[in-house]
Amino acid sequence: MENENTKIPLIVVAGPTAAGKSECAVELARRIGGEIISADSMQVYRHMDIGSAKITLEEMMGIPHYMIDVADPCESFDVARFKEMAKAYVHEIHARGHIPILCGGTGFYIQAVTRDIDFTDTFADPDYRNELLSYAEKNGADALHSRLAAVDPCAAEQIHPNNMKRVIRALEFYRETGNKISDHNEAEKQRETPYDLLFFVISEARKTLYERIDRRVDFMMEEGLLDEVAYLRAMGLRRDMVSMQGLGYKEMLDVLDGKIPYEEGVRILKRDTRHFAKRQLTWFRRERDARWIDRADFGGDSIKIAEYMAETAQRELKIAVQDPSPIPGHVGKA
RNA sequence: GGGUCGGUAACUCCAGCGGCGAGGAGGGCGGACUGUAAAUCCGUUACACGAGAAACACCGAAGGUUCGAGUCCUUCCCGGCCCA
Repeated sequence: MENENTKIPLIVVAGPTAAGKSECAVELARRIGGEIISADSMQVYRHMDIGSAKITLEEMMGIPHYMIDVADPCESFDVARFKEMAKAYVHEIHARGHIPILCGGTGFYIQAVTRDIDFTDTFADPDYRNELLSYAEKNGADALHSRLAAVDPCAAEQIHPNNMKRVIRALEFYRETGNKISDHNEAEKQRETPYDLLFFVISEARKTLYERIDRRVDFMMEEGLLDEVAYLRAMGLRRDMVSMQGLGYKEMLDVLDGKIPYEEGVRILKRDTRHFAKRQLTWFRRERDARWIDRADFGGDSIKIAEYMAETAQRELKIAVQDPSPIPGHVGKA
């Protein structure tokens, strides 16, 4: 019981893309004195606003947001960096007497923070990766997989030979640390959250979600996604960069390069975003502590969802709930 | 009315020299994920059967040729295009 009270509270607002997480999180923050840490692998990049559906200053309604615009699109960001920075913000916000809210759709990033996964003893080695990649190109994916089997049979069994990225990572891990990644993963899997955690997943019927995704993509196009990507392209960003693998960016790059017609690019973007949403849902289903919120149960009203989350936080985390003070000059949107 | 091209695993599009218990792609659905994660990868997609000398959903329909037909022939039905 004593321990329970010394834990830092952490509220997660997760969910598939276009489920309205950002708005809910802001409204929640206003009610409980929260500050928001974005958990989004694309919103960390500067200049990628429209395609990543980055929250605008106005939408933030005065609530501080972190982990947005913390990297240049030409650098490659990763979970390890995210976790380290986000964790620091969690502690900072708490020290300030506020409630940290982790909000986003990147399940892996969320879990890294939430379970305090340790990444410090490993790092990336581009040269070795390239070496392995060309080995695979020459001898086939199975040959590469065999190399892993020789060194870490357990990992080899878990990773499909075609999943080259993970095979390479496992091999790299072994080379860099002398340990098996399967052992490391097993150890990390045992971790319990160090936080007083409240994990929400906002979702809704698949069909509705898909319609919402289609509309969001149309909106992005109207907002000038193509121009945004053209600008990034002019900056010298290429398809093989991590940032340009984001949805909306790779497709529009193909349009700009004349590889596919505009309409086709939009169609593919919608389709791939639907696929993505499905993968997100799969991820969140594995989060045992997750509490699912169906938008339909709240009439699709983000305010009501936020009120519900605030009440739950009050009840379970003993967090004080206040009426959201009106923001001067700001008209709340319903 | 004439000509022509087409109708395939049933959501869609397409492969399929006479040996097919019919293949692929898309879409849908499910899953994995511990330093690229908006990435990467896997599975599944009529009903039944349940790995067997054993089960005929069987390629628009009905006949025919053949040891054997999705594949060839005839007629019919449906759709696209062209000519009247």
